[in-house]
Amino acid sequence: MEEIFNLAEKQRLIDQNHFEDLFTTDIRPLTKLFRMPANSFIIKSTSQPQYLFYLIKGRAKLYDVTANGKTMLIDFFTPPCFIGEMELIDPTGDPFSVQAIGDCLCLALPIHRIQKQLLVDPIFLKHICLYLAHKNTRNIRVASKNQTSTLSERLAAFILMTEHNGVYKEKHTEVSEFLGVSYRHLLYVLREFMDAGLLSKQGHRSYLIQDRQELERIAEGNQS
Amino acid sequence: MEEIFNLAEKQRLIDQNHFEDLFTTDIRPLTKLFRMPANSFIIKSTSQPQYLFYLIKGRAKLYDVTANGKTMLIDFFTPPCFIGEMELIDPTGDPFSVQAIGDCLCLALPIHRIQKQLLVDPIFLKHICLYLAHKNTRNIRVASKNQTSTLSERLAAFILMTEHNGVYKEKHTEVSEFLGVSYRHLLYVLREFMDAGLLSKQGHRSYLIQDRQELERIAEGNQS
DNA sequence: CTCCAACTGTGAGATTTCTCATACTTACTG
DNA sequence: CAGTAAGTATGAGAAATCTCACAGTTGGAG
Repeated sequence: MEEIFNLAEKQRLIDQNHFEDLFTTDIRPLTKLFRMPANSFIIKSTSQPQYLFYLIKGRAKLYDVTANGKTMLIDFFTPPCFIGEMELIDPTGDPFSVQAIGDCLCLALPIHRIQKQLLVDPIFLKHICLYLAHKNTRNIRVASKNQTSTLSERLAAFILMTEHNGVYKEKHTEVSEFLGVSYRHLLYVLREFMDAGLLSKQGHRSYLIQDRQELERIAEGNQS
Repeated sequence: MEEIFNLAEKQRLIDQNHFEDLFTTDIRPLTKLFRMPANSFIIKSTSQPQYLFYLIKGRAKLYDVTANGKTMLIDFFTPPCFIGEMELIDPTGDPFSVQAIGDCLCLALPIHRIQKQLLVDPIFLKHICLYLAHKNTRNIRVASKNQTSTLSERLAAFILMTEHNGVYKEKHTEVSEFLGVSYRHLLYVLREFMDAGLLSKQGHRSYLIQDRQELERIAEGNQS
């Protein structure tokens, strides 16, 4: 994680992402700009973060590490969004881990300097409430879908969600973690889709969608 | 759902639960007191709630109804806690269903009257943020435990969580819904616990814990 | 007191998912 | 360019979980 001291660039990014609109007071003087290299940790579950981040470029992923050491991919972050707001609001809880997927850019506010002020800022708090409520809704929907449906349904939905121009090319290792199934089983179902003519392999690690309509039907839960 | 017009009683409950402390302004004049009979719906997923509720007595459960009609028990509410705060903050989203388990008492504020005011009340917003953050953390932990561990682990943990004086007597139907497994499978694992000498049946629908230490070990993930 | 809906309980067979073992390929590091 | 870690790929057998079918029990509602 490396700070970028280009003031003009920082100001441009603040404006472009309407960062100021999230606060009552002027936070520009305290705002820093960071670049996180791919795969680096923005927040480590082992220590309280020093900053409240606002992701403006790149993707990141949220992990939970369960008591028995198993790691579990919980969610993806897509800009623009806060990172570390839970830790700001409740510094007593254990933080989660957030890892950059590709290179990321973040605006950042030093927690120790602005915590008191932000916790009484109604505009900021309202944004955080909305953000948390949405996140919560998403989590609940995803969790209940995970429990009530089989991998075929979830995978079909996931493929449709992440595909670009009819091409699906996510990393199997990440996907199996995210969908909470073993790598083996993911491959098995992917093979089923290919046998059923829904997908075809294209080159080494990308798949071509052959029957979008059927994929959609499966994702809806109308298992053939 | 039936309003209770006993002013003295209402005031007593407001004081006892420190309801006023959650707001900057005096909300007593607008506060109503409701009694919900067991099994009635406090919030129905089909229509926006009219009130922001604060549960002060009784237990309630949160359901999600998935697109394909499957129903899924997400969480339990224990007093004191807000109900309907997500719908207050984001009236555009689909509401969830909340059903009273036993008879419940709720303080309630009419949303159409206080929404604007509450959304700029820093004290209220801060409480909601904290509440949402905690809820979120809980949901994530539960969801990731659900995915990474087998029913034995989750059931062992659930038994220890809900037991009183060494006796476990939750309804199997509710539990299987909550843990997201079929009724059949729950019974199957329960039988395994009995065969392994961890539980014994006591009367018609209650179980006696025989080996708490082993249950704890299993709950931690140290599957024998 | 009777009846009915909801809950408890069990068997059998099918489906989903996991673990482990084993190769091959790719991408990066020195 | 060799070496290595990570990702891809597949088989086989086991474990977890589901569906369906069927019966007995219980706790109210009338």
